[in-house]
Amino acid sequence: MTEKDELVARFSSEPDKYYKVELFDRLGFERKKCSNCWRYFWALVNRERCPNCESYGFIGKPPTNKRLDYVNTWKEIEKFFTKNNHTSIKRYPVVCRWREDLFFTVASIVDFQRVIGGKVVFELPTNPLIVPQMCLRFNDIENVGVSGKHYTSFCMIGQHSFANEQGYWKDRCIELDYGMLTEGLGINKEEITFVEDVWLGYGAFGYSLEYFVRGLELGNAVFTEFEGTPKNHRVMKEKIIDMGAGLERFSWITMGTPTSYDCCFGPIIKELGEKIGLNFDNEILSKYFTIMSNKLEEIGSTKELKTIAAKELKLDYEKLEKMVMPIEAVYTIADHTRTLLFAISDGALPSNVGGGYNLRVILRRALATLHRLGWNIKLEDVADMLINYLKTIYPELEEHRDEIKTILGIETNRYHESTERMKRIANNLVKGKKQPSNEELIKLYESDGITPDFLKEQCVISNIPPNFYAELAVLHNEQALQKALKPITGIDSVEPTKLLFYEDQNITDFEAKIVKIIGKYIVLDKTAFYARGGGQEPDHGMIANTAVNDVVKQGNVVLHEIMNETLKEGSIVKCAIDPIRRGLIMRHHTATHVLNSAARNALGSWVWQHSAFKDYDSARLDITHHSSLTRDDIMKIEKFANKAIQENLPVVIKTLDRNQAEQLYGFRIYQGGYVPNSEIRIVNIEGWDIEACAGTHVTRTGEIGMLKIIKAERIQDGVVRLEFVAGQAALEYIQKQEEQLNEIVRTLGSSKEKLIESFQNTMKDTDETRKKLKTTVKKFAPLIVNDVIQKTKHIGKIKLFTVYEKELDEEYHIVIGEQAIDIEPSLIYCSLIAKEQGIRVIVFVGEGARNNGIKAGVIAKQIANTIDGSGGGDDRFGQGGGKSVERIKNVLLKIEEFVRK
RNA sequence: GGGCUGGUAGUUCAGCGGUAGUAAUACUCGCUUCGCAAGCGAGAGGUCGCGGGUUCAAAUCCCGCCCAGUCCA
Repeated sequence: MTEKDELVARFSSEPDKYYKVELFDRLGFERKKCSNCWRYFWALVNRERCPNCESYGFIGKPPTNKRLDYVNTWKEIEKFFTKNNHTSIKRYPVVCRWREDLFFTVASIVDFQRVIGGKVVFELPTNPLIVPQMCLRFNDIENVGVSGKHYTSFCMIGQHSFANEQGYWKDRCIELDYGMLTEGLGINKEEITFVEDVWLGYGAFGYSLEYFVRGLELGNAVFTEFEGTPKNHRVMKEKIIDMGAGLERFSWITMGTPTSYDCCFGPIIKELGEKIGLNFDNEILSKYFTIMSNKLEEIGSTKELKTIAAKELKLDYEKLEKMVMPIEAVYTIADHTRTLLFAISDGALPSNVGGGYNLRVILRRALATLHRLGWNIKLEDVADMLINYLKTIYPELEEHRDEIKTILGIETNRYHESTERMKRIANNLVKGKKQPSNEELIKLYESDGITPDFLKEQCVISNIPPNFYAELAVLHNEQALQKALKPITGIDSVEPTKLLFYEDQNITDFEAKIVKIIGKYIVLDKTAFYARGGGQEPDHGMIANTAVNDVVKQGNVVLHEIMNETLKEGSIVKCAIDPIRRGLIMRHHTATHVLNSAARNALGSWVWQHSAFKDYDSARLDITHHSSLTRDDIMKIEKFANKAIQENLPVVIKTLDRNQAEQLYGFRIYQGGYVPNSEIRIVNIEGWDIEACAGTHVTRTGEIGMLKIIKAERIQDGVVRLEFVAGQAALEYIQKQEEQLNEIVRTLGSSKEKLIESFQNTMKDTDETRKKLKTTVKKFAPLIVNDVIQKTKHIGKIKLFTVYEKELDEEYHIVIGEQAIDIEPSLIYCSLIAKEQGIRVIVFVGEGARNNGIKAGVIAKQIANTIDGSGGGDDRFGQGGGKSVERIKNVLLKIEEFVRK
């Protein structure tokens, strides 16, 4: 039994305590056990089986008296709950910036979960509430468009309430959900079944009632009562209702269309169909998708189910597949585009790292589908249609319309470039005519993204190796171990250090009591030293005449690292931080905030802080951005940042309740990542930038003085690193640059005004001179060769030319030597060329001489050896070199000797 | 976050210690043609991504950096 099954059994053994709600008694819902599975369920009418063991009964004959499309379904639900005292709140971002364990928001309850000190905490901005929470899930991607009900993004209707005076617990919850189904959607009460279940969430769990209508699970009302794990838990202080229901399913049940896609994308499916020339009102297709929707749970595999469907419809499998594929494609494209819409709108970018990878995968899946079917449709256009439809629920999509389309455009281009590259590589493989080995296939996939399927399509390979993907999975099983920092022990009982800089940033000198000394670390009862954290480097300074070189924080305790160990616990000491260092770091920190907003304004709303680092002499800010920065981008960012500095904006810091801060300023405040406190410190550069931040800051932007970006590099796909300097550091940087420039000007003997011109001239001159030399040598080669032949020494039939060269290089001698042996086949051409370090040897042997058994390579080697070097080559041409310049005379004599032999 | 791959003529690539490739394509000129498409002939085109190191010698081997691509979590 799984942990979950065990828990269901436990709760089900006490139904009165856990599952029986007031409504069941009042209306006469009876508890039954499914004749097919072991589950218990509650219903008004006599049923043998639980709805999980039933197939759908609503397609073509919806059980509701209302027909509601996606948007109108939400409006109806919203109306019902607001009438019943709930506040309808705006959805939270799909990019889950408040939970480090999640890339994306996967359920509505995630909105209200915060992890503080390793414990999950539930917080509701108002109580009770409902939220149309867009959620992203990528685990069922294969079924999207095929199964009739799977999505990569869906809207979870979240109904949440604390069980307190304003809110309610399970009786009221089920009463409301029952009301929503009967009153809101007009479903007959006899149609509704509740199934006993449990839900194990992150750090908390509870029993739940899943509600079904005609076999379709509509929602799950979880009564989160316990925190911890099933083995080790306690009752929560504040129990919370976590009811999540799929809006897509609600709409579907009111419409009874063959798939939920048909009603949930509003007019988009039809519009797309018209563009392509597809007819969706086809009886066979309706029947087919009804089968798919109905039986997937039962059968499990879509392929198997398709075979069954083909049989039932009395159609050839291939023919059916061909008929169905374009329809599936339209559904898939609508789904994938919708997901991208929300993700990009919330600041995520498709890339090859992090959650961005999922986004790139679905984007390329959509593009590949369009390409495979030869449809001339742009994702930007699909996005437009979807935004037009969804903007009544989600007006923020309209706000980001242009940016979404920009990103889709860029990524579409990347995809096309990428596929072209893949084709080129495939073509080269075809030319090579050798079948790539298994290893080569894996390499192709991992480093170029070329799948065996693609290679088969391109006729590079005839079949895909059977265990290809399994072998790949094995390769990736090795998990990298995370290195955890060794914690400092012995501070568990120490009280949190009082942080003076939060009371008054200007405190530099203070007195404090030494609370504890652990090795080289000193703990004070209070401190003005800022410990390393949030990317900000620590303060340096003095504690009782000893230098503090590092300050770290563990939990709420600040540890000062010192060299001197004569200090005593319990004594009062005078402390002082280095105000100059503090000032420099502070400027860099505020400058980081200024720069972050400058980059966002200059580039686009997808820009977020990825990470940051602030030291006294420089700082860096990594931002999320889709491309490398151009010179113009950088200058624009600098201009914006310096404008904010020149405007001397006030920097206002205040501490707010987190919920209040989130509601007031939105999730943009989490630029530096999630803050695990119930109160957060908001740093507001008025009219420019608002972030949650624990660092030290200047009071007005003017104090930064100036900001200069010194480097911008793309450190990974989707992340650009900006290195910059501010204040004094900026001035020093610019002065240093100028010095270098002056040095160049001096070397060129030019002036600053004419620097570029004279540099270009110098470059051009070098280029031309090089070319001139080449042509000159070529032109005069016959004359020179003639001279060479004149100066040869006759040794029998053979002519020997030797030269020790100090002025010209080996390139010259290669040209001359080559021509010389062509004209005079009995020639041996030997040149020793003096280089800066050592000597180079070039030897050519003419055909006649070669016939006498003389080999250029051997001569070259011989010569080189005598000057402590080595060399080689073939019979005609040899080269080598050595270092011992002083043996040169010796060598020249030896050549003759050697040739004579 | 953890890997992998590539950077050589305008482009696509070959070469992988010993003079940069009669490479493909595009380009220039000539020939054939009324013209186009095409063909034939000739020519031009290169700081082998940047910086170090090893070596007599590095596009080639090693290290660092830059740029691009790609897989996995």
